Amino acid sequence: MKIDPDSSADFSAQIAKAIRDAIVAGDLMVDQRLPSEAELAEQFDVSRPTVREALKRLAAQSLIRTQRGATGGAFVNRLRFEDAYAQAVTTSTLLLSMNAVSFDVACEARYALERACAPLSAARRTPDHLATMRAEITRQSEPGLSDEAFCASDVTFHRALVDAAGNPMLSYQLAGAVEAMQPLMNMITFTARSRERIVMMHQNMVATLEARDALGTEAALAALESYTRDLGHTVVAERTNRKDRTKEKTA
Amino acid sequence: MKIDPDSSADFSAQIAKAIRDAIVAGDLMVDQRLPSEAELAEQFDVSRPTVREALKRLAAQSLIRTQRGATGGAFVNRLRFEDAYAQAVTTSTLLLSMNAVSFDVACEARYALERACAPLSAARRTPDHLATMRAEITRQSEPGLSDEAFCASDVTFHRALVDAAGNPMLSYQLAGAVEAMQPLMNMITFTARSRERIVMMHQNMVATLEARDALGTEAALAALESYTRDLGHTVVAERTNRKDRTKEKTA
DNA sequence: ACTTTTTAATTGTCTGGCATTTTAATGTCT
DNA sequence: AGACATTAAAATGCCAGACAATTAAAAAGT
Repeated sequence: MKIDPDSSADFSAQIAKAIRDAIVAGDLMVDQRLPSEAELAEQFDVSRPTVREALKRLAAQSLIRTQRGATGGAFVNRLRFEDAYAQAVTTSTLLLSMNAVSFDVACEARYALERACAPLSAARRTPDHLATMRAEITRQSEPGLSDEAFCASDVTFHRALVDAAGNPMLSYQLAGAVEAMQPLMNMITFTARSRERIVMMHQNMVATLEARDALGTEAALAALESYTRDLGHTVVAERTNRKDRTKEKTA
Repeated sequence: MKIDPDSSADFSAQIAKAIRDAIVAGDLMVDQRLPSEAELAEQFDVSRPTVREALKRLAAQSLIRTQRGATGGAFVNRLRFEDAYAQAVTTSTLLLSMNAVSFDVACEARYALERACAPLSAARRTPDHLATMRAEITRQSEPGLSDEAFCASDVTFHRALVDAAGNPMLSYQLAGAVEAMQPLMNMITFTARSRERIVMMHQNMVATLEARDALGTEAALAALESYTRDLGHTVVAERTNRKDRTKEKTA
């Protein structure tokens, strides 16, 4: 592993890339200890702070972990689904908020993904999954529930639906998308939505899952998507009207 | 923004989290300049190297970029789909290689996701998408093509299928999964697979897309999944046989 | 008015050091 | 011999101060 002193990139970025490539290529195995910071500094012919910056970059991606003490050091981290999941949620959230992704586009992507696991969920759902979903439905029916709590319960419900597919890779890909987009959508629509109607749709989903009726689950998701999009349009239209009225006043 | 000196977490991790939270919450806008490293060091009451480690963590997630010079500094980065996409591919690749995800699980997830965009792709594909896919099919039919090139062309083909859905958020979510899993699957199956048969399936997909036949596209994808899984099982079975024979010899 | 030079601000890097944490070795007492 | 306390060593975490490199703006010169 070498770095190029003439490259325009920072040393720390180059060193991080070299180590990352070694991990991805399998040259560094899980739980294997990297050389100490002092040794890495000597190997790459840079100072210790520079090596540390490189290691922090890798730590930010959960590729390594560090331990202090005599037998401490930096170790290749076994990337867990939860770690990757947390990063995916942050990334998706920022992608949505920074790229002017329209409500329709986000909504479409979210439900397209969720429908993808409906057949698997219908086939493999366990009583546990159904129980989780029913518990969340009960919660969502409580009259005094705050909007935040309703939103959180909504996420848990859909997460259970995704997990029912019994495929961790699919859960990772989908849950990131769902969790990132759900709050955004709830934020937009919670002023106008009818909790009663959403709860009914959720109940319908659980019923179709229990009956292992994949098409029914897909239909229920499609209905929820349709309702959510209508809500979104209503909210957007109202905001536009408000703006227009404000303009008229100032004009 | 404050950090807790008694926390078990590193200062640099705490500072990175504080800034990251500010970005996610929208307190720091895109292209906004952060205070200089020296100012941040004073604000958080730590040294400059510690601040730098925090900034490198954020840079590793493409949340900020840095510029040198008089008007330089750290700026909130507009997270682009491509940046997020590259990270997703790395993460997915490591998740697959580090978590003993079975061939079946990976295969199932990949095709479930890809089928999710079939209806949208059928509805919105443009002549451009069809042309890209046909060009890749032509390439895949070349007799002297290396396995690596065939694999790369396969990725491009499926990427076009995903992009045809015309939803960047969906493309981001799917393309990461497809690109991470395709090479893995090709690696496993390329010894046994029939390029001719795969090309035929690809042609079928293009035809159904051109006809805007969503169900047909889904069926073609299901057929490809089925074939891929059979291949996977064959390869795994052969490997097991080889191992058994080796055991018999040594015994 | 245009070009060149200087200056200031900022990140990138290095040196050297101290503090803290953790394990292993050593010593001491029962 | 075994249990416990002490010490030593290794490693990361953190800091202070400095210099180099880069860049844009300000100043100076033509």
